[in-house]
Amino acid sequence: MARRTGRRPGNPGTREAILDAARAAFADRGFDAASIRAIAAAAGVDPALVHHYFGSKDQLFLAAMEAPVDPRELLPGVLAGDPDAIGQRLVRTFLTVWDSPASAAGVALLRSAVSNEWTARLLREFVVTQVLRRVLDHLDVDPAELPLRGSLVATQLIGLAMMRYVIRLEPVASTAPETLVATVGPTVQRYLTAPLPALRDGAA
Amino acid sequence: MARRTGRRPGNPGTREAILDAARAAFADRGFDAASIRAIAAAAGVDPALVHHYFGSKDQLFLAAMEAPVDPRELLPGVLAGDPDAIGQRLVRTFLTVWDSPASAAGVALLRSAVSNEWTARLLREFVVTQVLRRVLDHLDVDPAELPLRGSLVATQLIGLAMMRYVIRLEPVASTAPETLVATVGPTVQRYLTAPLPALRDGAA
DNA sequence: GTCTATATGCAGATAGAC
DNA sequence: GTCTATCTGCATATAGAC
Repeated sequence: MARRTGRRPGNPGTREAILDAARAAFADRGFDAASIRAIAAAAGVDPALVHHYFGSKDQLFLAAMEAPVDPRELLPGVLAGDPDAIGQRLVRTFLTVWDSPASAAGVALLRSAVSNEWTARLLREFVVTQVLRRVLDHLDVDPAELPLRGSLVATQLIGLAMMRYVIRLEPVASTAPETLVATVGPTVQRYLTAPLPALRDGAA
Repeated sequence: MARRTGRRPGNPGTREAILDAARAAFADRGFDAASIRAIAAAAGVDPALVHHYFGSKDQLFLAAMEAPVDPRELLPGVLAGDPDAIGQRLVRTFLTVWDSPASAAGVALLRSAVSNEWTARLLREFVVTQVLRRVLDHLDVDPAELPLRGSLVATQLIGLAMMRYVIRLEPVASTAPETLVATVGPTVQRYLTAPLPALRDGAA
């Protein structure tokens, strides 16, 4: 009575199978376009089961986004060491995470945030409060400049993620990580710490 | 018998009204989520009329994207002048276009490209063949480096557009254009012309 | 726990009356 | 040119049988 990979007779990994399929579907099509029916089909379960386990599509999305990566574990490695190379270490860590299987959650969040306001809020809050604020707090620059510096870093890193993992523009989609560390690392470093004279009008 | 703004009794600007409503809807919700029915309602016409004029949703999107801005008119101003300030002029021109009403088409294309493969192709082709290639052809750098240089510029500019016009992350969403010219201009300049030693493995 | 059946709604597209 | 009516399909969600 050997059981195959796709199907689940009992209840063993059903929940996990649904979550995996959901992450893949959300990453592939974004929140709105990913359907519970397709997720259920990919997981080899009935669509009604998805509702049974997670209640609604929103809650399924939240569950699928949870615990892919905790910035609090990664950021100490970024912040420690030569302060003039924080940008390169940040880009290297960023690419390591996004080049791993954990990237599905990131791509899903990014894809969804573009067409869906409440997922956009999730993205903003993650980027700002979980990542940027923690990095910026360790810098020795004028606090009034921090919001703009953080925004600029976000434009470069999210742009990199968009082009490399979502739009898949070549050659940046296939470029070796260290090449990107060497090229966009200095950009991030400049946004974080370089003097920004024409700054004061920048606040919202 | 004065006619109000919203409604159209005869056939005068019906087509244009539909196109305006379509641009706004596609910019607001992206290709997939924008519905012909909602576009028709916004334009004050019957949904069947939209099909009558444009045939299909795809063709409507193409018509709405057409002729917002022609890079061939703008790029000479970017390329002329000090070669060390091409990055700043490119960013300035970029922001001028995106801060104008013409940005609706850009936002629509960007929003749509994220969830929809054929609009992503449109975006890639526009960025690469209409903009980047024309800029890169005027640079005096190793031709083998051009694809990666172009990709890097795209990550920064598209990231900027995403954060400023789509995700609307503050403060970059409200920052004065000249502040951004002064801060991200040098980044673009570096990607275009600075020596990139660790480059050769970058080709797809 | 799992699945069938269904309620409800909105999508794109088309035929044909006026 | 414009609109009514309808076809077809897929979505989320729920009730309830087994």
